[in-house]
Amino acid sequence: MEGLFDNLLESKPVFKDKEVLRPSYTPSYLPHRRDQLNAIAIILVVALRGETPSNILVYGKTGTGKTACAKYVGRELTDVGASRGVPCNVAYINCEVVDTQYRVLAYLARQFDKDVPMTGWPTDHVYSQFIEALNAQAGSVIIILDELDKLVRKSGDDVLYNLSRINLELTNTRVSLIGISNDLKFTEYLDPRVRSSLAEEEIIFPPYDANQLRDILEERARLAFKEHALNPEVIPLCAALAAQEHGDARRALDLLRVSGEFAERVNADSVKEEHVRTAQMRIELNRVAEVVRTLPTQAKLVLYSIITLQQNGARSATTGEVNRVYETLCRQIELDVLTKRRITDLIMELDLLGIISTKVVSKGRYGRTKEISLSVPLDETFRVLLEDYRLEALDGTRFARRSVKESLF
DNA sequence: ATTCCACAGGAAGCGACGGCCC
DNA sequence: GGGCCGTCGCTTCCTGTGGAAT
Repeated sequence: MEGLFDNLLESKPVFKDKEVLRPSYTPSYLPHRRDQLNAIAIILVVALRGETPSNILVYGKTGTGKTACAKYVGRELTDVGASRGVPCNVAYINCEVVDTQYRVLAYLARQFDKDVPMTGWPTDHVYSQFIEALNAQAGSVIIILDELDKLVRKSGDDVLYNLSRINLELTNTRVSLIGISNDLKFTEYLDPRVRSSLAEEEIIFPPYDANQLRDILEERARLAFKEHALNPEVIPLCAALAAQEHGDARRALDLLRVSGEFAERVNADSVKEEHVRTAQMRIELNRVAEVVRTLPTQAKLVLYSIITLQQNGARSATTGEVNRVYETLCRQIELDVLTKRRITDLIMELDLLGIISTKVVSKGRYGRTKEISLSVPLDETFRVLLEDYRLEALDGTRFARRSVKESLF
């Protein structure tokens, strides 16, 4: 019987091991990062001699290898420590997800086998549980705080203050911190004492240029693809496209992987330029669609309002205009009307997600406002918005183009 | 030089919720 | 079940401000 999967299985795969191209994979060789790796290693090596390593702050844009390097050095340290009888524990926290003092402490305590609930305990209780867990350990503990700027922006620097003084309460163990941040300026928001303690050492990760990206891709492609599965122009193209996006290696690897998936899907025996082009387009579109789809209803309606104004021909809208359209639409579908202040925040969130871009401008006598413009494809986004049943009703009442103002006010 | 618009965006706090402890 | 605690989405109240108009 001709099975559903038979055809698909018969196609000649271009991949040898696709996992190598995923962001979760930590490579065993990191091209163009020898200086940074050495710098971190030199600081951490004292842990093996029973001393406390300095705290480190690592800066660099997304996809410059910060996380990979930190994890890599951490793993090496743990291994070498184990073989020399000096235990070194490394805890990794992504502060984008774990973004409050309570959650950080709870997460850490859990790493050391304490049972801590999601919420419910007073924070200082979680703190003392963590101390207790640490005192049961020996040797060094390295805590990697990834996306640290997100945590600080949201919850302030209390966590860092407590963590940076934690050694005072420990008897057997020594704790060192590695903070990782995209944002060079985030230490400005820190208490000076916290800043000086946290940034005893600073390491900068510059973005990769196209040539360096090519080396990285070639390195991984060797593991990921079968021989001759890549046309010669593919890697340079991926590298060049990603270099335009401020040298983001993650994007480059993603692009290469999706290109391969496309080639496989159309049963090509090798990856070609056209597959890369398709992949590039598809990645961006998928990203946007996914983000928009998972927006809360109110945020969707704000975005809908911005799009409505843009459909009307406005190059950019102001906060006030968006607000007025939003309120009208809101009443139309009987949604609770949120305050202007809240809308300001929702607009900011859309900006942060890269769906719109905003700029504060002063119109002198006529006030100060934000110019808001859509930075994603209008029609695609609009379609995704209409998938929401609560917004669906608005489609019928599509305002006559060119006359939104009159039909609304 | 001063005024003043139309907002930006900080601070505080509220109420609901989920979840702890006793 | 009652008293707390942390978190989230939101409101209320507020101070701050760039620059055209006066």
